Amino acid sequence: MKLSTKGRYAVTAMMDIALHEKVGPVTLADISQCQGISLSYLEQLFSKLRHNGLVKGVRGPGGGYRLAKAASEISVADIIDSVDEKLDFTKCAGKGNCHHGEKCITHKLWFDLTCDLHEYLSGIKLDQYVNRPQISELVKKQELQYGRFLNRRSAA
Amino acid sequence: MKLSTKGRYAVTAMMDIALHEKVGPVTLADISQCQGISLSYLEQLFSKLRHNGLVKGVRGPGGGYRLAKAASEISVADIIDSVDEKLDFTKCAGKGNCHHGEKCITHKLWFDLTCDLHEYLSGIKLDQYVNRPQISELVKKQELQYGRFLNRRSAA
DNA sequence: TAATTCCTGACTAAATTAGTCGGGAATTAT
DNA sequence: ATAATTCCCGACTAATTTAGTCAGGAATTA
Repeated sequence: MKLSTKGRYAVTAMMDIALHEKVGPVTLADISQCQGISLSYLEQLFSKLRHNGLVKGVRGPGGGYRLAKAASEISVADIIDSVDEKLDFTKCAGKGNCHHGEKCITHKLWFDLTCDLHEYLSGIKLDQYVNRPQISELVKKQELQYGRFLNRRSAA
Repeated sequence: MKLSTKGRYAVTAMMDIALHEKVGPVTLADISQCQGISLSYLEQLFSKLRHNGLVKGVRGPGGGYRLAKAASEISVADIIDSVDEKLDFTKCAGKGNCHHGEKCITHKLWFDLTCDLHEYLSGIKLDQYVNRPQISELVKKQELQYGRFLNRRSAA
């Protein structure tokens, strides 16, 4: 597994969308500007998130991305899996043929680690962090700072 | 954080040394051949492991590397920290200034994750995996396979 | 019809990982 | 002493991955 800024970007963007679920779809342009992530790079990541059934794209003016399921059903593991390919520490993809057809001396260690971490990250859902009291203040500041959603059609 | 083959190499090599602690120092040449890791690359990794106080080098014929402390006191976190630089998911190295001086909306998530994972990996010590009954058979096979330690001076 | 936004693929640049090379220094065995 | 062995060190290269760019097309709304 790898957990680089790629995974962080993806989780951050997903969180951003989850935080504005009630307002409507969030555009990648907004996320790009607000979070300081290249738009085209975001598009690549969202292509994967979309194909993995985590977000839905809405085209046209007023469009953007929204979550494809409830924030309580999207885990950090889902997101990282989607963009970082896989969350596996073993050399053999769990098959146990890592050392000339047999298990290498560290197979069990990586296998256990993979299971435990996956279970752990699967347990962290977006809504746990979205529904924190401390976060709404941060979000408001950011919106003012970037003038987000000023020309939204009706909602909010 | 990153967990690539680099960290896996390091942990595998450390495990190899731990498994042969009673026999004596293990040479990097042996590890290289047996585990299929480039010798020079191993030297780079062991330079870091040595500077982090995890192994001690013994020069000259019959030399090699041995653990600098008991296998029960060396955790997977120690090893990965040593070669992979750091095990930190936050963008801001924990400082909380990730979004224009303030905490970004995902700060807490990464911070919590870093703490939990570090705690988890710190809890896994080398000896837990060294002292497994299943492993001794694997080790014997590998030694036969590669003719390891055939011309050791006295020990064993 | 024009603006907006997602959507796609191919390309480039930067960073990291993995591996190579050449040489040295300490130790042991002869 | 000398030679063999092994750690030790730094600079270099190659491969892979990450991050970002670019150009265009498709769906939707105003």
